[in-house]
Amino acid sequence: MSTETASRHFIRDIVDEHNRTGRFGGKVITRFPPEPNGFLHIGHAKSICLNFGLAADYGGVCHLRMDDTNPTKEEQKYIDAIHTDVKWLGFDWGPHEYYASDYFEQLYEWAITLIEKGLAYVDDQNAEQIRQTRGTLTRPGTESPYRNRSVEENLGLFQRMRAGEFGNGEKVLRAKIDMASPNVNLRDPVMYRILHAPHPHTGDKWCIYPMYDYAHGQSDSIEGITHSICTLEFEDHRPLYDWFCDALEIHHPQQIEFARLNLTYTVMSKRKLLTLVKDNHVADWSDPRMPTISGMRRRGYTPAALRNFCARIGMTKFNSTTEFALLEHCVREDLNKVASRRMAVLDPLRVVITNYPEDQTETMSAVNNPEDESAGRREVPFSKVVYIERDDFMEDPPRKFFRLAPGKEVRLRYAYWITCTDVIKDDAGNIVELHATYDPATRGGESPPPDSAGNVRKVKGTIHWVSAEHALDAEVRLYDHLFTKENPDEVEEGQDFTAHLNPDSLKIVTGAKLEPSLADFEPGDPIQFERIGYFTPDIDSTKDTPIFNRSITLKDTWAKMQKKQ
RNA sequence: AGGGGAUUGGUGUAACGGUAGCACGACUGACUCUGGAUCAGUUAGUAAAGGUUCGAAUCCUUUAUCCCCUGCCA
Repeated sequence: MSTETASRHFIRDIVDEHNRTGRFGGKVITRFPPEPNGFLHIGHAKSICLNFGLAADYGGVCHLRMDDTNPTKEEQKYIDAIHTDVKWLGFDWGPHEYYASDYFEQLYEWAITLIEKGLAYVDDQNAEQIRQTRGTLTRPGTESPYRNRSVEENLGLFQRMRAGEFGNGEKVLRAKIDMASPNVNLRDPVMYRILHAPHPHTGDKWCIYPMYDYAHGQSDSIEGITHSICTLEFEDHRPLYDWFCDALEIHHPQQIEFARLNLTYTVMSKRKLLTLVKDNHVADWSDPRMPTISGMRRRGYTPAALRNFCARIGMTKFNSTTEFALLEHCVREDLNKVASRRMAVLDPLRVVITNYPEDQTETMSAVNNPEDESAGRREVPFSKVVYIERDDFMEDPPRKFFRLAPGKEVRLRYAYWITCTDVIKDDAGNIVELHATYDPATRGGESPPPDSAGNVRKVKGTIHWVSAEHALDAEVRLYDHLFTKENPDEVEEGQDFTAHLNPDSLKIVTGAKLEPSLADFEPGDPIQFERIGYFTPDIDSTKDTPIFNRSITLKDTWAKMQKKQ
């Protein structure tokens, strides 16, 4: 568990400083504030681990808050998915589930306060006019002709906005700050817009909705948040965040910004992920190739692996890109500890053991997890005909090939040592079957007793197998990176990020042969197919056709050696 | 001179004026009934230039490069 303990980082330094000076009375209250407009991804996991982790470490609490201020993009199904994913990741918000929309009434009243203070006004300009008068990055904006309406007029208009007297876009409420500010966010930002749209949580109660800048900080304030942690792009918004809290004279949390996670071979924005879903480049948000939490869950990644990954990537303000290999390392590290070992043959080649009695079946005792003795052992049926992996045989093997070849001896894991005697081919010259003999003295895979001179026969290779008579047929889905380029956004003129989608990101294998006990697992259960990789049953599995997703391959130094040549 | 932020091995990070460390990756080797795991080792870095200091990744100045900001998105 110590690996999951985050190391020191700048946010902890800030919190420590606050605690030292007593700014928040030693309290730490954080929040994870997703907008329910898409599924959570691994980048959100970084934020979730940070916010919940910080609260836990400092004896505080972390709230889950739906940042639901834009009903045109938000849906209940996303809210449900957020619940599932945060829980699955291992975090508990207890009673602290909130919705920005719960605060709409308070936000409205505070807007009136600002109008009364002369700090907000109703603007009749349309979106285009507001854009035109905002100025540019290098030139100041110009003030709206409606900027100096009386408090009474503003109050009346704002009340009528709420009452639904105006159409979408006819009027907005703006904060009166500074049209000449070098920070564009301070040039009279829009606080409320009119949106005649039903809201997943408030139904048709409202037709005016607060903008992020006006809703977020105020929601933080209402909840007594001490540290409002967000990503770098909000750095420019902090002065506005502070302005609202100061103007309203309400509890004032500290906004802190950190760099969002980037991963090689991956896109992370919800907009792009939505595109992948909508354009059917993937099956849905929880497609195992997606960097979503639900996709990774379906793929067989574990919560512990994701949490550990989040602890390892660090926390800085530097815009970096983490190698996918680090995530894979964390996944293998956890899966190695917890996965049940089983035997499965993906590309079967029949082997007939010619000197093994017809009709005989034995059961062989196999270790369930060499990393965890408490996982115990199981019995695996063995008989005259077995399947081995086609890759584990070569008719004309190179020097360092330790597997089966004509005249060569190899160990069938937990069973017997066999020697290949014949290669059977079809008319086209394809290998269809192997004949072999076994050595009864090697039962269980053990070395045979020493000969009269005291020499012990050795065997270098051990391969996996499945008894043909007892095998389960299955479909196996093999996944690879969704993109072929480390940075999918690096594209030629006129292309977009879909230009480098990997056509081989999903390979479906049918007719895989499984050890019978593989029928006993549920989606999410971590399994290692020995010598191949980590797998978990897919939710599409049926009694007749079990389906397994490959979570990740085992490291394969043999494949690496081959590749180099 | 628009504003804001950033820059340490291939990658991600630590070092808070005092020995540049850790992890991932890559590469060796040992061990192994998984060519897995494990173990041992190798590799490679403070963006640049000035300055302050006994001493600078850290402080100052200048430069370079990168990211964000002109939604009635968040």
